[in-house]
Amino acid sequence: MDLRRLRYFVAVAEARSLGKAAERLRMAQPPLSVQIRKLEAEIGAPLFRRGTRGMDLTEAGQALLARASEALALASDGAEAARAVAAGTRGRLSVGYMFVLANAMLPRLIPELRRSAPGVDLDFAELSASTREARLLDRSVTIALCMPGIHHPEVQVARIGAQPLVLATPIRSPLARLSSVPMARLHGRPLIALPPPEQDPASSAVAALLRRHQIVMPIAGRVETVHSAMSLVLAGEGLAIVPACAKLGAPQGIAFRPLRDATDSIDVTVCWRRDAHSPLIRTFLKCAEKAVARM
Amino acid sequence: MDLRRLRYFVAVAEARSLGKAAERLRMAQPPLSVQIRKLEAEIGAPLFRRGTRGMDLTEAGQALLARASEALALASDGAEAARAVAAGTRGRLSVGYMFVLANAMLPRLIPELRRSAPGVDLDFAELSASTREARLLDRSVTIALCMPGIHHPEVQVARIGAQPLVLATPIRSPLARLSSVPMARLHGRPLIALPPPEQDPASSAVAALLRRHQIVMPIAGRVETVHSAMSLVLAGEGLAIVPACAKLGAPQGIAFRPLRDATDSIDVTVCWRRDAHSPLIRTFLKCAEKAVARM
DNA sequence: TCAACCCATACGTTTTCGGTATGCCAATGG
DNA sequence: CCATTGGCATACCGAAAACGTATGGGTTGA
Repeated sequence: MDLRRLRYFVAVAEARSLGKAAERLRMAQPPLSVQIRKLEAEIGAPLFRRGTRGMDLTEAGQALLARASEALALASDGAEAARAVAAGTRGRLSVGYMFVLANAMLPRLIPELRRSAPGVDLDFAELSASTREARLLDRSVTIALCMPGIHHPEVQVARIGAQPLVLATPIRSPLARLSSVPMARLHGRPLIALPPPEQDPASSAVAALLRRHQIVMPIAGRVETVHSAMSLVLAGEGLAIVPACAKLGAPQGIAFRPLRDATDSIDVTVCWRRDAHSPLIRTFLKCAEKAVARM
Repeated sequence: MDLRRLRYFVAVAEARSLGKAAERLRMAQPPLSVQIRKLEAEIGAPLFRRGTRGMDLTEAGQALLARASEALALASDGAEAARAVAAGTRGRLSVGYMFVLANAMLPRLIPELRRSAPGVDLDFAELSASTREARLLDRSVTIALCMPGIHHPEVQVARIGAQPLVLATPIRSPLARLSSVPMARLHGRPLIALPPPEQDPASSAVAALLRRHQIVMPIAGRVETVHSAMSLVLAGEGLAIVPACAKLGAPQGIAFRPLRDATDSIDVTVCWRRDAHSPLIRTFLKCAEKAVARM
């Protein structure tokens, strides 16, 4: 059963004539006649009644016609779909992001994506650092938005920007009076920390910063997300050192101040499985870069 | 876009290996490799990721796979359906019958048809003689069950049996006392008649019978169906001359008596358009003959 | 009766397909 | 470290299928 034969068959059925169909198919009439007869031989029954005024479908032909045109449509639709997926204009993209980035990035990123890849099903999920890694590896998310990234041989990391580390302090604290806070002023003050580096690599940037300036801050609490850290800072439990984008969406009553003498920043990255590299990821990267540039 | 290529594609996608798929397709591996590459060239994008351990679908390949296997299924289903229709084991059969035949034939005919052609959609409609002819010609019914038939160049008529003409009389009439009624006894008595011959050829058989025996019966009423005639006979409006099968389903209070010296009968026929002759009609004919034989 | 129309058949040419032989690459194992 | 193995790709050849041209036969309508 050849798709070309079916195409010929449908053309003849619609034209109700070999000659007309041959013209539409840009071929001569005799080979078309032969192909139709071969199809009939394959089916084992006549599909047309040959009259003196053309060809007319038999009941068997009508039964075939319905399926054949559907099959043709499916085949060309399949080709089109494959092309669209390959071009990155169709498909599904499941993104795991971290909460801090949500307010700063998503309002820019999502419209950008819808414009660049209109046929793509988008699926965003806020996930913790360890969950992002696990879901990326088991392929239940295609892309992870991270700070600073996922270390794994199967995972590719692309840096799309960086966020300076800033101090989050209650607005009534004396530190909030300063336009920027010298590192020395942090010594001995309680710190609200994220999970240790092996669980969340973001905290290693903070640890490195403190170590370099020989500042010791006792851990006053560990939280999963920057958002939770904000709550504890607001409650006066301690200070937090967070990426600047945490400003957006932070509760009232918290001040963010740059750290004087410290230009440390933390990378914003897009991570994906190396073996799932697709044009769609390219598209995503471009959109994400644009979104970060305006943060 | 060739169906063979799609078949190969699906096989490779399922086997996740050219070699395995080639074995299942009973062909050598190199030509299969060539066909897959040609398909990829046609689509314009790679459908597989070639690894050291076999072939893995890309996203584009997955998009194609779903449609391709559907298209394959549709094509082979279409061929199967066409074969079934040609063999008369599938299709639709719309039958227009006359009311008198319903009680005698349908209880035999329908089960017989369901047994002989299980995949066929049956559609029965009780239609008057003129409607049967019109619906047959405009193809809204496939078959008409008639007594005695439809005269038309496009219509083919097959006689499947005959019904003797009998007299229908009120059971309290003196005629009902006789085991058979001499024709002469009908002279001058009122007759409940069907529409004239140009509208319903059944009545011409009755007219011929009377003419041959030089019997004159005044028309006491004209009705569309034998069933209606029975009502008028019961009401004492007159007598009717009807096919013997009218006995079944006739109301109580009517006696049916053979006509002595008259062996006239009326043909039971199956009628269909010549250009719609199909194996299904053959099947129908066989079933109808069986059903009539047992009437 | 002739012309026009439409489908079928015949035959030669070209395209495409499948098989065999072989090459390349990576992973594996001694 | 080299050899072997497994898997896909390439090259070439013979076979099959499809297409085009030429032509035949039947029916319709002027």
